[in-house]
Amino acid sequence: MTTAGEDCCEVQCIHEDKVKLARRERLAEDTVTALADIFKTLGDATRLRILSALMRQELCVCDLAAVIEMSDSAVSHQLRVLRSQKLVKFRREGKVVYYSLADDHVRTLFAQGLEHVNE
Amino acid sequence: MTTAGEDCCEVQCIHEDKVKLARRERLAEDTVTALADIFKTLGDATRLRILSALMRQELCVCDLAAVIEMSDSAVSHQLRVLRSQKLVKFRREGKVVYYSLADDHVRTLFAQGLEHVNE
DNA sequence: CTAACATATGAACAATTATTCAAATGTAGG
DNA sequence: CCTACATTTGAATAATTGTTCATATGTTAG
Repeated sequence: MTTAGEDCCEVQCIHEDKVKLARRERLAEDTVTALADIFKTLGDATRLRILSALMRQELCVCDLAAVIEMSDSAVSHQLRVLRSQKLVKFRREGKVVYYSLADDHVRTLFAQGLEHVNE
Repeated sequence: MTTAGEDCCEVQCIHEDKVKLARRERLAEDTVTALADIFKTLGDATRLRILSALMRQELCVCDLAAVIEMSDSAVSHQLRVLRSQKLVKFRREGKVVYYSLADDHVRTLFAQGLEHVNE
């Protein structure tokens, strides 16, 4: 019956040795947060549809909106989130802004996720 | 100025050809949802801490709670989410339930995420 | 400068979700 | 059977988040 915040003195650990080992290997707070943010960003159907559409070619906001059948505004909002996590990059050409995948990690993560799903 | 729900007739697509191509390659609705669910599950600091602790060894609920310094209840709730996405598996030994990573996809996804973070 | 258009942004609302607390399982030992 | 303990569950609250609508940038053409 452990309660949050308690330290090891009062805790009824079943396996103190294992716990100590695991504690020593904990990830830094920042790392965990950053990692969670990446996955959180990938954890939305709209954003995945956007990324999926960008797999083959770069697309502008208007095109993306047409492909996934959502408003330009909604797409733009989500692109901002994707940008903030460096999952997409963009280039401007006149009035038009073209988005594309930021790097190959995105492809790999996407592919790995699909593999997990298809079993 | 596209609005949600419109079909291609009224939409002002900049590049009709690209849009048609991208539309043909869209993922199935179910696939996108399943993929989003996996990433959503990975997109939480508490759950990542749990998975990280399970990287080296199996641990029971009580131990996990001690490692990540949260209540047994909170951990149990999150383990249920991880189980529902088949990211962890468990075995019972008397009163104690031991959790471990479900398969190597979890490790790979985790590692890929870390790589993206560490740049 | 003005009009037209692509994109971005802000505020608001609805929906989802994580944690807590209390209580319920289920298991082992006396 | 009763107690102790590990884990699970349910309800409630608080916080986060996606979409919409209206409006604001910023760029190009006339």
